[in-house]
Amino acid sequence: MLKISDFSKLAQISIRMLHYYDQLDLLKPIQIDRFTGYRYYSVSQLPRLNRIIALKDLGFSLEQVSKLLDDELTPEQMRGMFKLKKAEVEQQVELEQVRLRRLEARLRQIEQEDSMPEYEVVLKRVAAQQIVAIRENIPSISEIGQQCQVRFNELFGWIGQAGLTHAGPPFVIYYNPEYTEKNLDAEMAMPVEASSKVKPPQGAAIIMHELAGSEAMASVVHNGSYETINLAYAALGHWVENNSYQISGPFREIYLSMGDAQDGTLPVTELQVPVGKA
Amino acid sequence: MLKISDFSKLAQISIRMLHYYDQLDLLKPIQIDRFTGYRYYSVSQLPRLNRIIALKDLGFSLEQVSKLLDDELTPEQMRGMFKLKKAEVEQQVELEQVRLRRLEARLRQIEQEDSMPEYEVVLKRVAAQQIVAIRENIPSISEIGQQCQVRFNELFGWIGQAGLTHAGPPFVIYYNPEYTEKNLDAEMAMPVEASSKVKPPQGAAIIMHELAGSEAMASVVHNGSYETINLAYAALGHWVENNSYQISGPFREIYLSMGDAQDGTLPVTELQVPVGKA
DNA sequence: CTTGACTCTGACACCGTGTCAGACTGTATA
DNA sequence: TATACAGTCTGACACGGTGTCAGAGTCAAG
Repeated sequence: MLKISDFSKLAQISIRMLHYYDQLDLLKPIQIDRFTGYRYYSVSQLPRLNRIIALKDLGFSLEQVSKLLDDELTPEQMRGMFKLKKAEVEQQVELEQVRLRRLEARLRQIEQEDSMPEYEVVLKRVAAQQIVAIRENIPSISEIGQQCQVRFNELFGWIGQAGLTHAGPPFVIYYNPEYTEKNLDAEMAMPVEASSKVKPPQGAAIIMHELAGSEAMASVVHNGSYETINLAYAALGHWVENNSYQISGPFREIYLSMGDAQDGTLPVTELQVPVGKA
Repeated sequence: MLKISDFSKLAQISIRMLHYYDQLDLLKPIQIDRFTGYRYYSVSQLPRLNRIIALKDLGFSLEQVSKLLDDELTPEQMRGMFKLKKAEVEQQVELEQVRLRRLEARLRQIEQEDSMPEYEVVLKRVAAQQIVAIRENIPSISEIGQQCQVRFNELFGWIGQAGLTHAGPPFVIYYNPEYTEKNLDAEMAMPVEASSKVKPPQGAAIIMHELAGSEAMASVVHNGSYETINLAYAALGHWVENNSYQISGPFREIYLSMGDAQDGTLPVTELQVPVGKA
């Protein structure tokens, strides 16, 4: 028969937790003074308490510990719980290791530049979307701006005519497998409501189709003139490399905002590229 | 200018979190409708939000993220925070890996025995303690019981005489480096209040000294007759091996309770052995 | 004007643990 | 025996990041 403080010292656990375990019916004192409410424990309860602590340290929640100590549990179920927990912990380890690698990459970058990097690359999922688009060859990179304006206007006009509603900012997909300044294979696209009944487009140039999504898309936002978009591309490239990914599809340039000369807001562009584990 | 739902979709973060970041002054909407309280965001806020998300994913708390985004932060401080976080994550990884190994060991054990193992081994810290003791050679293991009774009585008697207060259950330390049944080098000890002024013991046999603590002590509780204590030793040995530790000091047998023939309670004995990483 | 989709605020919940306040209780010393 | 101090009780709040709900108000399309 031990007072709670003695028992707590013996088992190296706080009195608070003994109260809590009592409350959860995990470990009840062998005796409670009827008048004072004082709890009394026995050394013979140590094995159970140690088991509780051990299971808890293994990563089980107290509720799970409670189940595991329940006599009703078949060995089969017990194995199941352990296997499940093992899988969880494995996943956790992996997650932390990825985090550690990213942290290290970031730290190297900080040491070089002596400040927070300019661009923030994030990994996101992108859902499949219905688009109307024009895909064509553009002879030179310098014509992109013009061509986009023209084509987006066309697309926008047609969307209106066809009674479709647009569902997001316009973007371009560059299908060239490598960087090039000539003969760009570009698809200028405009998302439309997925629910829109598929109406075959009229003109030869305009096509409408579903663009597949991607589970892992590296994304970076460029806030400023299009002239300096190459910085964003560079940041994206470095990130992919430094984080051991691999480019697994065409780049997208999403024109989130065109900017406004009036109120002096700059354009905002998002770059996306699907990636996979290297 | 985006409504909160659009911004939330763009950044792949819940509206709840945008509210929360607003509240924490991490990311305020560029505009809030004075009458309705509706929040409006701009795509140009995406970079900041992405940075918030990225830092959060790196394991920083929102408060730390807030500091990191604060312009007042010197590059020096920033590096410091990253290094610290890196150390934390490294430690976390290690902890999870240890947990994983223990989980695997436990799973193997379950698959063999098809039930929860009998003994629960836990790792604990043990503080240094002042003891009065008799160390002597005991010819045969069969005499241990007798000898302990005699010696503990002597010790207890002397403690009373000397005006000391005893501070825990009696125990024996076995100094033999290997298991043996003959010529046991045993120290029978009784903890006393550390604060007791050191009084030199009278008889030749009784000594009083401080017993060093241990940062890592593997411990197991045996609930039952002393006859079967070897099962507990075996469990302790297997645990040490299966968890890649190494025995780094002498075993202790702590007599938590002697049991009582009257009310039929069994003795409770704790085994401890200091361990280090193998 | 109605309807349905958005948005707002404020609250509660999760979980394991520390801590605090205020009331009792147990023990030891003056 | 009176008093002081140490131990214990209960109940509450806090942490942090996020989900969810209720109830009230708002927006946009028909």
